[in-house]
Amino acid sequence: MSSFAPVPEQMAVLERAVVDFHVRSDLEERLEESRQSGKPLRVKAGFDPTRPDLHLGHCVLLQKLRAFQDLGHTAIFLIGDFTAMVGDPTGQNESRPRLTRAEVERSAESYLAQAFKVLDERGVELRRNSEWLDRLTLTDAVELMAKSTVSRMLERKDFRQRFETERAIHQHEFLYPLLQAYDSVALECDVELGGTDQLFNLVLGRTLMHKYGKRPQIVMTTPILEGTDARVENGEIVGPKMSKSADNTIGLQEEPTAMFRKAMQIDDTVVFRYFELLSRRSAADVAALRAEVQSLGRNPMEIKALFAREIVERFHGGEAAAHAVAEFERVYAKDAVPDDMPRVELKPAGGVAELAWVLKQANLVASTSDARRLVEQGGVEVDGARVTDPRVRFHPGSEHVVRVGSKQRRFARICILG
RNA sequence: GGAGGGUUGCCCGAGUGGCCAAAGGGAGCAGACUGUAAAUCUGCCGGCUAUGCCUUCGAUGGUUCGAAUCCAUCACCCUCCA
Repeated sequence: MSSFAPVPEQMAVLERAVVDFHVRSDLEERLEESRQSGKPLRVKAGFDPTRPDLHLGHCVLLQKLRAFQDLGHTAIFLIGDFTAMVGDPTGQNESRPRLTRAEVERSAESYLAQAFKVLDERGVELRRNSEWLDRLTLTDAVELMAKSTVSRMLERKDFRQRFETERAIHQHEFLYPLLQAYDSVALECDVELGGTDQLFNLVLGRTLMHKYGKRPQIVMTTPILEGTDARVENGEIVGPKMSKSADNTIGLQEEPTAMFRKAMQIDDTVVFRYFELLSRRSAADVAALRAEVQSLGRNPMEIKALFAREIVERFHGGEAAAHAVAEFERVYAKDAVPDDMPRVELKPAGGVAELAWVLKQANLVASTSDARRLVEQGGVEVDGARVTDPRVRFHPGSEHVVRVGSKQRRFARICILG
């Protein structure tokens, strides 16, 4: 039963937006074996539920997992509910705060719904590493730790740097890579996917599997997506990776209009990186688009719009995407008022409603002081006209459309009750 | 266990008795410009229905007319020695 595509075909799909295989020939060999035996490969990707939202950065990896699914293999979506409590030290220059089980649980729930926007829910093997890690005894842990060395750990750049600059490395942090590697032992994975920054942890999985008498997994690393604030300097993309803490994400469950807007605000050049890692267009297609901008002088804005639309469509459907495009046109290009804005009813004490106070009440600004500043700097419009006095008053019974800022452009319809 | 160094606003970092809501930089925000992006210039960047008031410099208590600055205790972090 050869329901699997020929290996070269499978490889062609799997190679896209992948940095490296360890080891490529092993993967080909194993794909061939699975083709012969009709047994799908077990492909694992782990996610620590440390924050409640997944974003496009996670999507790069999820897509790859999905690609395996589409080729007929088994995707293992591993929720690192135990390891999240340990805290992945990867790329950190200081110890991470460890999370409580309750915090982890909360995030884990919302992860699933989001991940299934990319994965095919039917074929997914959903696992949590607390299943086996909770049961490890101290004896097991000692045995596990005996299988690696401190010098090996210090090969890792982040650990080495911390060691050399005399910053703290807590003992449990050494445990993290071991536990992640142990997941692979427990799950008997054929392949593990991870971002390039995970290389050490992933490869340690190979080592550990070998020591536990299992067949070492193949490791595949995917590129790390830069955040929406990334820029290009001297032809290089610079900027932190997409992460919630850097506040430079496009979340998978964000509103269509917000998603579209954020995509449009990506740097002109950086958007090609997004295309390469996230678009369903072929590599040739993307290259052609790039050429159009570079040599034919096509407005990069149009290219960005293509990307923005594709993404919104994927997560919200065609209709929502069309609406998001139209709204963006109206609100940004034509400077109109959006058709869906929150309506806020206020009843001021003593009937006096000053603008700054109103903005605060309507949640359009962080504080009244913030409101005053924005107004004084000309960042606020009432009914289409700029107002620069934060103390102007609204009369009871009146209704106004208020706009704050230009980049984010927050709107609200304000009703002053009498 | 012994010795030393540290904890300042979103981050980095100056400040050793009043002129400190606290220099400087970064990030961020607003305006001009524009294409939505970038670059540039300008301004802002604790809170408060606000010409005033309130809360901030790890925590608590004290000295003083007056404390981020001095003293005491506590907490946390780092280093060296063992």
